[in-house]
Amino acid sequence: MSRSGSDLSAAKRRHHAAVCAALGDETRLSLVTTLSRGEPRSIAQLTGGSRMTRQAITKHLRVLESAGIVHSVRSGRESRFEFDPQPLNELHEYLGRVSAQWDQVLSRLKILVES
Amino acid sequence: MSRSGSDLSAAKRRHHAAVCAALGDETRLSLVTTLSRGEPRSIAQLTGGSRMTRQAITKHLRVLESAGIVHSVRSGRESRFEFDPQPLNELHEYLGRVSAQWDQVLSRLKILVES
DNA sequence: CTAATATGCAACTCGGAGGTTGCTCTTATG
DNA sequence: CATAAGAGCAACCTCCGAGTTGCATATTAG
Repeated sequence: MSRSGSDLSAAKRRHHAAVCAALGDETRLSLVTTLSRGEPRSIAQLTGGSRMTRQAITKHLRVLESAGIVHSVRSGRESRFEFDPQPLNELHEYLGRVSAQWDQVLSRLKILVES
Repeated sequence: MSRSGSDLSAAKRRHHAAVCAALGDETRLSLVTTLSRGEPRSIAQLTGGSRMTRQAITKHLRVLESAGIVHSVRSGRESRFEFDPQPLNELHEYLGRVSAQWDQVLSRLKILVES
């Protein structure tokens, strides 16, 4: 066992940071919410309603795909992007753990003050 | 594709994207987990155990502070940083909503398939 | 077949994020 | 007081992210 527990945490932290970084852009977050709300959509469809170029949207979609938040399926001459809930669920769970930890800190502090 | 009420959503989305962007860095996420686990710490304390310069850590802390994830209190010659749970709770709730939305999509799809 | 649609690929610009170094200021500490 | 510790400020550098333009490719429509 050359790996200690902190290495594992560091790996997870790196992963969560990557997912957060992918969500840390308004355009991408907008794409995610759109895709999480319905059926898979093509790049052209996702570009419509945005003032940006199709290439810009494509780049953002590739970033989301690299983070595992989304995946693309080529269908004829268009590639459909579909939402993938796994990474967001993991991040959701992680944030829940952080909140729980902080609540513990607060309760310990409260006990200290009351004693 | 301008939906009604999209301005409100857009503002919230911008906020969530900002919080995510602040968390989208391994160093900052590490700082957040450290601060969410215990008492306020000074910059020098937070720099210890990192291979980075104090100024680098300072910059990261300021980014977290701008996102409202953390706040600093000057105490003597050192400034203590303390965790602030609000933004992470909001993000947690937001991710929960996205997941719920996606589950609805899946259930609708299931009904379609079964009929 | 031909044209229009949908996408991919590559090069380019531009600004800002991440990080460092050097100096100054303030505050404990001896 | 003298000195060390903690922090702020500013300049600087490097590199990557975001966005664009231009062209090439594949697929559907007429």
